[in-house]
Amino acid sequence: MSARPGGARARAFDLALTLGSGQFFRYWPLDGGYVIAARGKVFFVRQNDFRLEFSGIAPAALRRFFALDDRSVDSLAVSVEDPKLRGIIRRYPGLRLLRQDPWECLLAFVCSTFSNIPRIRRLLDSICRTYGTPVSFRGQTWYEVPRPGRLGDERGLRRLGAGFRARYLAEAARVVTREHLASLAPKSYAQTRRALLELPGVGEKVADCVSLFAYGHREAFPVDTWIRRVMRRWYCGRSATDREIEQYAHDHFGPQAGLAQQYLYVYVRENWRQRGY
DNA sequence: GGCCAGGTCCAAT
DNA sequence: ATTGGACATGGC
Repeated sequence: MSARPGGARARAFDLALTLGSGQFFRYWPLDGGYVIAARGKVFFVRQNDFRLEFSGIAPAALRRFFALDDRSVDSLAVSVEDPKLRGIIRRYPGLRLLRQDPWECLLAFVCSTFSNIPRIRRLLDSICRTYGTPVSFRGQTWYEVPRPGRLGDERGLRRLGAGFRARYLAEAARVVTREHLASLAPKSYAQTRRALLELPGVGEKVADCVSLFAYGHREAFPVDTWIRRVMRRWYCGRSATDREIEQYAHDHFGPQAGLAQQYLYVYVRENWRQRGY
């Protein structure tokens, strides 16, 4: 494996903020940067001001994963008049939506259901350590995300602490291939969402997360407990249903609703946190 | 110890 | 089409 160091410029990109924004879990701080396991690779990225140093990944793949050519932050700021959202965008410059591998993203967000971020990371790590391929990198051993066929059965997954998700994970891994998921890439948001909803353990929230974080469907607006909380308080009223929240997001945030969702998520997690994470 | 966690599924309206 | 409860486990 070649680990040739590279460099890239990334204006208005905040590596730490983006990695820590709850859309991705397989990263670890090291040497002032991060080791990242994604898109079937283990690689390193460090940000100094607007310069990105990296190794273990090709420049084109890096640009794709971090969506460095993406200008949608600007388009969101221009198109949304909402003063609260505009304020949040100003406060968190450099937040971006990643372009994750669909299978890796699906695995992560099936693990995420009815859980919390520290535990999601722990479960994913156990799964990858148990079923993934070990990789030596920067003097340590890391683990790639296992392909669907490499995942263990329900029993094995339950032993890793997956809980009721063990059955979802095992069955999803059985019915899905990376190729099948790749075949959804050219399809519309509606088609992709519908296909994802067929999978065990995938409801509307997870389907929207995968649509947004892997397939790049920016109109997807995942509604979790935090988004529900902030949308009800600020926009839709105490008793708003998820359907009403989605409708509001569609009408007011438009085709970039997903990025608006990510800003709102970061904001509420940092400002409404009741616990130490 | 009790409450909550980036929900989903299924049964009963 | 909507609603309520069960679900495994662990962090705080």
